[in-house]
Amino acid sequence: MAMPQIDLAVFHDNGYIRKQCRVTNLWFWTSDHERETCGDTSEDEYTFIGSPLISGFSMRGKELKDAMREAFLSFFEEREHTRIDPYPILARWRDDIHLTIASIADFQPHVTSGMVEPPANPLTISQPCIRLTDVDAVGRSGRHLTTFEMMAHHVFNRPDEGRMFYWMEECVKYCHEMFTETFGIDANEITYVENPWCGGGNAGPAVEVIVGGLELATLVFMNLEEDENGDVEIKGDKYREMPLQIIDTGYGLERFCWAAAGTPTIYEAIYPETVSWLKNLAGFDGIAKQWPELDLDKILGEMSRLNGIMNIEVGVDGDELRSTFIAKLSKRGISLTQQQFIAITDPLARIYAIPDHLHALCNMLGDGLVPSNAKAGYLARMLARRTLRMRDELGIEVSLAELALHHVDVNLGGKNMKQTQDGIATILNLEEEKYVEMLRKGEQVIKTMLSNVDKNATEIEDELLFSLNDSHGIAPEMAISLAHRSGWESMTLRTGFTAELAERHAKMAKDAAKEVNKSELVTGLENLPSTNPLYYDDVYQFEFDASVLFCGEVKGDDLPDDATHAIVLDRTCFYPEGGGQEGDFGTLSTESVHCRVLDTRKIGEHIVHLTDSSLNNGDVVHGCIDWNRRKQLMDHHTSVHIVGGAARKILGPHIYQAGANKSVDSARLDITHYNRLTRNDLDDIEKMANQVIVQVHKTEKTILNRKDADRKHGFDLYQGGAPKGDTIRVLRISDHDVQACGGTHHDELGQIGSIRIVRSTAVQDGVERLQIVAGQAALDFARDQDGLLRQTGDVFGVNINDVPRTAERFFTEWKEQRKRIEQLEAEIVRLRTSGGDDSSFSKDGVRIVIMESDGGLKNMSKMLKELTLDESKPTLAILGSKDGGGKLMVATTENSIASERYNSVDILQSIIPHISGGGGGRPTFAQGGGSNPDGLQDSFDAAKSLLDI
RNA sequence: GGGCGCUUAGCUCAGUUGGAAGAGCGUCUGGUUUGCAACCAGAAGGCCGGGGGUUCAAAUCCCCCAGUGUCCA
Repeated sequence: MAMPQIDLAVFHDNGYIRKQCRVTNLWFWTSDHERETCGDTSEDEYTFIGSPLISGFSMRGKELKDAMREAFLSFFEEREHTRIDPYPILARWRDDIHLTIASIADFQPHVTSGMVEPPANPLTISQPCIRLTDVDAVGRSGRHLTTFEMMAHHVFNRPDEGRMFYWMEECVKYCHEMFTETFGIDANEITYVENPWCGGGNAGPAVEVIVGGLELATLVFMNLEEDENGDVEIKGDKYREMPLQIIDTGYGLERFCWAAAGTPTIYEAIYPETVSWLKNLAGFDGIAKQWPELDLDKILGEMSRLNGIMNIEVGVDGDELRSTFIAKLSKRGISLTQQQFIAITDPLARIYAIPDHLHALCNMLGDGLVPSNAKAGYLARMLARRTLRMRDELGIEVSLAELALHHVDVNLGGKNMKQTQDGIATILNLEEEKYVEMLRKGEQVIKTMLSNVDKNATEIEDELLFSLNDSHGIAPEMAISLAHRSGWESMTLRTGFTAELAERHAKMAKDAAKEVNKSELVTGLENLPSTNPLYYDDVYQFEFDASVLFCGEVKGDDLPDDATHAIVLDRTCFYPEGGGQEGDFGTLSTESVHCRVLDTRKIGEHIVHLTDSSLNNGDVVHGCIDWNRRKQLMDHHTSVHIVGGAARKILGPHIYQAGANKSVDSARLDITHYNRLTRNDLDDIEKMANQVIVQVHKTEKTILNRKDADRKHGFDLYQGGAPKGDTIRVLRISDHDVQACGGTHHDELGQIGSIRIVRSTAVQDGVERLQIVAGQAALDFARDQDGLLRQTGDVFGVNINDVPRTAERFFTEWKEQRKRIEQLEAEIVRLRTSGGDDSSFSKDGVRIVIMESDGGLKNMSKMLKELTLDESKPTLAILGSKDGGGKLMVATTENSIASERYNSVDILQSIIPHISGGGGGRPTFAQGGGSNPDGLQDSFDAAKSLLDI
């Protein structure tokens, strides 16, 4: 069965009829009985350019967005929807995406799966979103954005529980009413296109709402989930109905603004100040003045209308697109050369893209993101670098930080941001420094790479371009312009190269996507009741009685050495590995059996004890955990929270936990920060952490339902990662730190004793790893350090206070003496080579020296240099040593009769067999070694007879 | 998380097929010059990131580790 057709009373009541689109074959509803296309095709031009379709909104920019958003939200508020504040742009509550890409993303996965109640039902929201997939088209297409607000009304129906708020009929009715009444859109301009939606394992019927050739909204009726045995088939996959039926709508706020403004591009509707500011800075008016005969306004107007039907997407060939564009313009009576077209559109595309990129960037940084070379931080860096590149190409001399602060002021004024403006400026100044450094290095790399290439060459080898882009961050166009600057002026970029680069990346990503399935540790737990965890009720309880519900053999490579069985009890004190805290060890005993628990894990709702022997189902066991271990793990875990809070207070609001681990020996906490930490920073954090231990007596542990937790504490709660269930355990350490955490924590901070931050390392750019020891581990650490220092003092024979000074003295003396030895060796060389013994012969004006020497090749080569460097004394020198299996070196004075007469390599190779070796070199310098030092004299004799002396 | 690159003098970097560790800037000394990021001559300054391996021989080839950069997800 395919998706049934959508036939609603609201259509008929408003005089709509159902037709099939001549171009796309999709079915659509329209009140214009003459209409043959659905509105969103390559034949439907934008009708609103220069003649707005939405009336009553004469303002522009932020003011327009604010008014439009308010009109939308209050429309639904008046119709019994609850207005919800937007979620952060960084999707901290999810572990599958970095950025919020749609309003429904706020409620995935747990609300949409039915596990968690929505914050309100039905609700309305305007959610800022970032999508980077079309980043290349931004500015060029006139309509693409990386950042936008998705206005929405969402409904979560549960028909099987009798909770049905509304469905398709009412949804479309609201939409139509709002479009025609609130926004005054002519019903003839609105088409409703039936186009089923699917994604992420869900699907449902959907309607696209097209106005004036622009898709203003999508209404999705998500009521299906993927199921092999399902009876509905969409795009090749099978689906079945699901208990939760969701209305997921999306109205593009910026598109509403555009339709209301009727400007040539969407950017002029939402970022008018920035666009005109940048035009000024870039001297854009000067460009158009080159060709007084061109009517720029008319050209831009036609271009925008054309944009609506041109397929400007990622991966479309730029040259081809340009030619088509120029041809189409020419049909409309606008003749433009390729050169003119480029001269106008290239700078414009950049002027349009910059405010868009800044908007996304400021939103990301405002949420506390730190740029990095990996993960979410990389997305910010990429946007920053694109902006910088476009700025440079426009020849604008304003720093990135200034651009961003201007943007915050004009377009984000009043938005409540986590990061301060100073923080944003600091981060972006650092980014700009890194960008400049990258360019400087890139120029160096290009010079080295091209050093063997002719200055008149016209193309850089593909492999070099790939490597420049992937390893050095120099995009192909940038490589060409850097090559021009370095003297290769004829270089051009091969057509289609950029597309090939993208393809290559796509292929690499595909190859890397092969996933390895982790095999299950143990099977057969599905039908057991979930384990009752005792460690939350009393974290200090270390023994308990319970009954065995399951015992099975374990397999896998991720196991403790002696582990043979997995045991599940009805209840336990054993904490399973989770939240970075390692699992408990201990014992499970019956009267007859005594097993060691070697690790504890959590599988679904079951706590699994990994043991070295088996128990029987129904056995009553006495469990006892290794309390020293658990106490130490708790010391570390609670300390990590304290240190994280201290770091945030000292370093700034962008500090976020990027990972953590708590073992017995030490704990580590990864935090996001834009600079390397100094020992001073660490000392400050350590000091504050220890103050907290003294000043805060009790921790506060509460259990909240998810929607209350979100509302009360915000999303910073989820430092430890996205939680899974509806109930959230919250650990609060006074006003110092609040986090959702499933670990075991002290009730009293005094239990920890003390905290030391051992060191910090960089785990990636923008993420610092703090290594922490607390409690007994802190004492052990101090003792170990003392030990090392004492040992060192003993070696030097000095008091430990004198160790640094003594070490320094020894080191400088060692260096001085090493140098002295070298000088003395040189002196010996001079003495030995000055002749006077029986090693020197003279033959036809050439001095021949055959001599045994001490030391290795290094010493010998010095002697050779001394012997053969003087051109007034032509010399053939043969040196040998018994060092390491025997060495031989032969050299002649260059540019002399000695080098004309003798070939060092030939001589070496004819005499070296006596020491069973081989070697080679240049005609004036050869060296080799062997494995028979005793043959050295034979080599010398062979040389003498060869040379006839 | 995956791919690729880099690490050589205080700094910025060359170093070709494995065969005698280099340049520019800076520092120091001397000269010249009474104005500049001036000029000339000379000198000092190197565990070639660390550890293994291959080889007669490794800055150079292979493996591991560390640091750093970059692209993709």
